[in-house]
Amino acid sequence: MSHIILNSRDNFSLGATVLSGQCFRWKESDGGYSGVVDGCCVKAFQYGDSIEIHGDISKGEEFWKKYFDLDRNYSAINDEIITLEPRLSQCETFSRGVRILRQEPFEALCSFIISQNNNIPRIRSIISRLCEKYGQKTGDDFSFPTPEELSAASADEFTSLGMGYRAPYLIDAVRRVLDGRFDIAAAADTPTDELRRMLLEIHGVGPKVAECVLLYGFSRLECFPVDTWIKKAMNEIFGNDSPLLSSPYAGIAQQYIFEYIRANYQRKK
DNA sequence: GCCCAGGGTGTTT
DNA sequence: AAACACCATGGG
Repeated sequence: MSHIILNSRDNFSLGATVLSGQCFRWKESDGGYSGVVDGCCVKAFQYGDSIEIHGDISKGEEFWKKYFDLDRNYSAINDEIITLEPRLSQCETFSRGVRILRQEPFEALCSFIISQNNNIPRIRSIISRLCEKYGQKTGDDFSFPTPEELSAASADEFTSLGMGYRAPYLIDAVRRVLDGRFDIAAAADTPTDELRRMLLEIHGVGPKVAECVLLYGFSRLECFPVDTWIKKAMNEIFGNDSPLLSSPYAGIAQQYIFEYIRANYQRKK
């Protein structure tokens, strides 16, 4: 069989999900979307509720269902979000179909260290160069490098990829993963509060980056990263003391808010 | 040419 | 604890 077909539900939108600001390695590609996940280069298409995945599908159906979070009852979660915070009604409607991906933790950690005080097109291009230089060729793209593949890199090499002052931050993260001070394998079973403390020990990882790694790399859906866009939304839409913020699905709402405000915000004169 | 970006660190009040 | 300067780079 040359491809996998997955069934989705609750208005899943493949395009809205992979092009949202939570990941940096997917791009539009003649009617579908191409990307590299866990070293597998694939091209995905959506036809109604069916998702077709072509390319390196060696990881099997379950892996991709989990990656796209296709089994979760998003309709019920959306209802809960609106009940907790009715002012997000428009926002939820606008962003409906977006899912929180289960990304590879190491890739999420590196990506969001690079993301700080940076814009999304630049983040994408820096990560693309990082993969091309240190990753493995897969299909017509490159895998995200492993910690081992980054182990010999110098800060100067990272700087030459355009990372600027973040280069030594990435060096520290790679070192901590390699020497076990940040144990990714053990992290899956580590409680969120403790995992957050461990992340914050990494140089260049502050509150926002830590929340992103928890949410996108470790599927801790209650985590709520606050970046410049979310701050704008909190000022204009729902304040900073909403009951939503302590919801177990605050992170999902956060993604809706992020997509909505970024698409609709008008800079004031 | 300027403002800003999925912010964090180090220093000064 | 809160305010602030500074950080490297280039997209829009």
